[in-house]
Amino acid sequence: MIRTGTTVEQMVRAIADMIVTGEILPGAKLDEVSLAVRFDVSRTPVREALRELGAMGLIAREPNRSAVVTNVTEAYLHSMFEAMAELEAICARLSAERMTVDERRALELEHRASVRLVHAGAEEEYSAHNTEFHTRLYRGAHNDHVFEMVTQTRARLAPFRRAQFRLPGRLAKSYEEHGRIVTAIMRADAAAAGQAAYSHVEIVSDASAVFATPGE
Amino acid sequence: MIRTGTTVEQMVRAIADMIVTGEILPGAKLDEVSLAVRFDVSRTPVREALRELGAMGLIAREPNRSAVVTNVTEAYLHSMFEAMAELEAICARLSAERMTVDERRALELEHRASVRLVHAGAEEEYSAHNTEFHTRLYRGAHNDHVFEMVTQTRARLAPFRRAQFRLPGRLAKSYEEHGRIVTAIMRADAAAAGQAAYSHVEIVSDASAVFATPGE
DNA sequence: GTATTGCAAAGTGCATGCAGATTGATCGAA
DNA sequence: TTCGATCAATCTGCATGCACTTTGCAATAC
Repeated sequence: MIRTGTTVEQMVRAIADMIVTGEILPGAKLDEVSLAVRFDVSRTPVREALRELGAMGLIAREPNRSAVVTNVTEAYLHSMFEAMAELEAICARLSAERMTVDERRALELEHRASVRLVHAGAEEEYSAHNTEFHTRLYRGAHNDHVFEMVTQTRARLAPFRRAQFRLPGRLAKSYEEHGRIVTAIMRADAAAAGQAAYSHVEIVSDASAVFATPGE
Repeated sequence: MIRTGTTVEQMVRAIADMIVTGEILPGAKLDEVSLAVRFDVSRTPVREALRELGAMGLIAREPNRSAVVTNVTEAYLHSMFEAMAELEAICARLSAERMTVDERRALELEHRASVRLVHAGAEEEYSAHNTEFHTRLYRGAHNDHVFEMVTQTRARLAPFRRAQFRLPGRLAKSYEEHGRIVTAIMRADAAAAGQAAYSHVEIVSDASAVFATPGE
């Protein structure tokens, strides 16, 4: 747990982490007193943290009701995956145009190094690499607002694609798709990079569809 | 002032409105006690409202400091306009593909009717029409998450393009650009609609550049 | 047996109060 | 005159308490 910032900020990070990592499942109730006890604070900072998490879209709040970890409808989940694909495509396009030489090199190295994880079938480690890889794309776009949007969207999607690399053959496929994106970026081919990134997310979307909850 | 929801929600709307409409200017301090007095509530709901506004990006908060109406740097403002152009392009593309017959007809009618405002030079009214026009595009994309992102981004940009229609000839130009978007959508030409929407926002961005504040 | 009403337990919404941080002014020294 | 320190006023961060709302259960009526 990061020790910077105010109590509320720490709680926001902690709770967001628990949601994103699946420690708390979608649909779970978050009542204020329990959280207050758990974090050893009063209800006031808890309420502020919940308000912020609500604004982030990670939990849903209604008047006089406990906060509930967002359990998006299938339709909304689909819209998020589609938006994610569009955002990734934007990042890939802009990255192809704007990445510095160092950024390009680092992206390629990161990608090349990951082949080892694919062969080893190291799901956990590959997942970490995958996060890092995509973050490089987001940063490479050199657009702070796009970065914020794509980061937030990814956080909200996280609970729904946890097990994606457990699916057989997904690791190798992911690696191959990353390769296509990297190649396009190295050639500064924005259109190709965008398309590769778009279809990459589309495929992840299909792989995750299993975990969606039925519409309300 | 809308009378639904909790005290906090009403305050969030009220304060957000004041910021977006320019009643409170970027850089202005929002201290909790003044707001509490102004809305005749205690500081607790004020703090929650401020936290939410902070999450929305409309105000900046630092520990033990008063909240400040966001005064984005020129660089960040630029990134928001670029992101806005991308988002509008997405909406236009998807609208061209997905709008129902009724939605297309309504969009065209709305657009056609606005020519009257252009000739009359009715800046205020055209501004309202413009908002409505773009909202139709956002809805027409039939993607709730994209809708949320584009709506939030627009709200954050609002303070910086207030006077856009005051610039000479801007009304007619805007109408013409809208026309290009409408035509493309009526023909279900996604690529053309996207491009038209993208350049439309780009031009608004140029028109607004004057109002940006110098970087920090 | 089922439906409805009443009640109690639990939880949220907000007010108030206190402790700590920040800021600005004033006073003293160089 | 200017720089620095100290202190008071002000404001934020959080704890606590009270009122209202919701909810589950139980008792009673049908």
